[in-house]
Order: sequence, then structure tokens, then C-alpha cells
Amino acid sequence: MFSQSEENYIKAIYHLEVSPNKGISTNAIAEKLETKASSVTDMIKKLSEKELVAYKKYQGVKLTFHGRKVAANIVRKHRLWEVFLVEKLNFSWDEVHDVAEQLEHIQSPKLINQLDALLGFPTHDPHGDPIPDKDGNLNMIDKKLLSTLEINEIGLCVGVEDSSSEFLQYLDKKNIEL
Amino acid sequence: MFSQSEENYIKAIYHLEVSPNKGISTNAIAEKLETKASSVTDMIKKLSEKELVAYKKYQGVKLTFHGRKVAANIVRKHRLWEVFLVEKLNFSWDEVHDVAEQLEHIQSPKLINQLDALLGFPTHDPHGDPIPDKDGNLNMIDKKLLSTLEINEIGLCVGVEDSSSEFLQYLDKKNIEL
DNA sequence: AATAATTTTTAGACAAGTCTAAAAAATGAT
DNA sequence: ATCATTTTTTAGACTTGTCTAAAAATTATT
Repeated sequence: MFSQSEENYIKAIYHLEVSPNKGISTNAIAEKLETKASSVTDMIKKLSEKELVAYKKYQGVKLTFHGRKVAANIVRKHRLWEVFLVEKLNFSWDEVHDVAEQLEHIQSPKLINQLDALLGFPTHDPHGDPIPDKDGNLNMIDKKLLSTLEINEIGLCVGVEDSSSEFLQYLDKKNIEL
Repeated sequence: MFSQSEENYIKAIYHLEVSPNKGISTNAIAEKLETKASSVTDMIKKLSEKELVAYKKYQGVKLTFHGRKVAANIVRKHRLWEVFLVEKLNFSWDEVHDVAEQLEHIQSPKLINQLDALLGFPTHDPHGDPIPDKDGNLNMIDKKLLSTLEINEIGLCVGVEDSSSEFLQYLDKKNIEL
């Protein structure tokens, strides 16, 4: 399997890939993972050897098909654990991230499938983000920023961009929930 | 906190300590962790610096009070996760060990306390082993008759049912004492 | 008690993952 | 198009945890 570091890099690249066209810059990854650009270069080489990413010097990096599947699986685990923490263990939605960050690295397909079942096959995590299925696919829905809504325009709040505790608590105060 | 390796060593020493009197040998730890004696010596030095174990060269190693608490907490987590896997995720008792081995390293006191509650504060894991409480105490002393011990099962003799002289002298002859 | 066998420790090496500092490539500005 | 700035890569070093091989200490045997 993959080391925790490798998984963290793969996931970071996955999250940075808005469109799968252009490569992700070394600096962007370094910033996301709070590490140094030189460390990113090193790790990218290893991921490239394992064919999880396509990499050409100075050109940034892209996930391969296989890499994207691996990433989606990590995200799937992360989000299922978040649902578990909120639904079963009474965590609030702003407390789950750090723990889920650890739990996502647990290696056991059976564990995840049974957890999925225990939770009733949820489609979204507590922040409203979609949970990839076993094959790494997810159902996209069209979202717009709350700040771009017109006055009197009606919408259903389904997710947040910023999942910091401060912001989530601010939303709670404003009685905005998913 | 402690690294996974450190935690694994602490737990191994904890499990090897049948009576807290004599030190655990380097070789015994190496065998339990399927590693080499030289690696054990290296790690023991680090644990000793952190005051988790008391160590004197060539004399074996013993957990400190603090070390024993840390160990009990890891065992607590391991066994609670085992209960979770069996009770909530339909694992069978012989499937849980490897996954629990991973889950025991997750760092979140709230997670463990909530899990404990979800499971109804179980006192024993699916193998019948007792679960330490939050303070690391094994409240109920699990007593069983010596005659019911399996071959190679380890126990600490804490009392006798029959206190006749003949029986006690028989125990002396077998070098069994409290 | 002296020697043999075993256990433990030391010394030196290696892999993974990270860092700093410097070199190389790409990008931006005049 | 050239020079300056930014980004990326390389080179070398450090930490953690491991290993092998050899030295030192302990334990067992005669």
C-alpha cells in the first residue's frame, strides 16, 4: 500500500485539481501541506515512479487515472468517518476534521464498507461535500457561493468552502445550516 | 505525543509484564515485535529518556508508573475498537486484530470516550480480555482457576481456594507462590 | 573457576521523509 | 530581447527507525 505521506500528497493534489487539464504547481502543494517545495519535488518523483501522477520537470503534476482512484478512495474514507463522528459519536461538524485526517489512513476495505452500511450509505459528509462511491465516482451538483445570491433569491445551503472552526461557528450563530 | 513505534514497544512491554517485579528482556521484546534485539536496545534508550521505562544496561526493562498508564490507554483503545468492530460492523472475533492494531494509534480522547459510550461502556473485548478504564485501571481482577488455564497461558497467582497444609505444600513443591 | 554459549550492546549503514542553501529554469518587466 | 524575479530542482544534511556484524557482558557448563 501507500505511506501516510504518500496518501497526503495524493489527496492534496486531488483537492487542488479543479479542472484536470493543467498541472498542479509544486508551490501550491507545498502550501497546502505546509511543507517545503523541495520536499514536494522529492515526493512527486516517488509518486511518479509508482505511476500515481504524471510529472515533467518544471511542468507541474497531474494525477493519473489510477492516482485519481486512490485519491478518491482516501476522500471517501475521510468523509465517511466524518459522518460517523457526527452521527454516531456526537461530534459537531467543526470538530471532525483532525480526527478524520487520522482515520482516513486506516487500511481495511471491509471496515469502510461496513461503516458505509452502518451509516446508511450517506451521499454527503457533514460539510455537505459529496462522498465518492467504491469506484471513486461522485455525483456533482451545481453550487454557487452564498455571497453571490441575489436578495430574495432562494437556495439550499449544501456545503462550505471554508471549514475552519471560526467560520463554522459563525454560521451556527447566524442559524445557517445544511 | 508518541510515535506508532514507541506505542508498539510500550504496549509489548506492558503485555510481557506478568508480574511487575522483574525486567523484560530485550530478546522477549524483539520476538514479540518481530524485530531485532539491536533495534529494541535503541528504542529502549529513547523510551528511557522519556521516562516511560526504567532501564539499566543488561538488566532488562520495566514500565514506569507513567509508562504503564500510557500502555493501558493504548490497550483500552485497542479493545474498545475491537468491540466496535464486532458489535457495530459485524466483524467476527478473529478478524478484528489487525484493524484494531491500526485504530489503537488514533489520537483523540473525545473519540474514545464517545466510542465507549456508544458501545455501552463494555468491560471486556470480544476475546474476553478486560478493558482498562480512563485512568488505566483494570478494575475487576479476572480470576480463574489454575486448573482451567490453557497450556502457555500466563497468569499471576493471587490466591487459593483450598488452604489446607497439604495443598500449600504441594504448591511449594511446584514453586507456585502468590 | 575457567571456558563455552547466549544475550545484549555498540558501531556503522541504510531508507523514508524532511530541511536549508544554492543552482537552474521559467516567467515577468522594461 | 535582455535583465530581474519567482519557481522549481538539486545537493547535501538531519531524524527516526531499522538492519548486520562485531564487541562486551551475562549466564551456563564442565
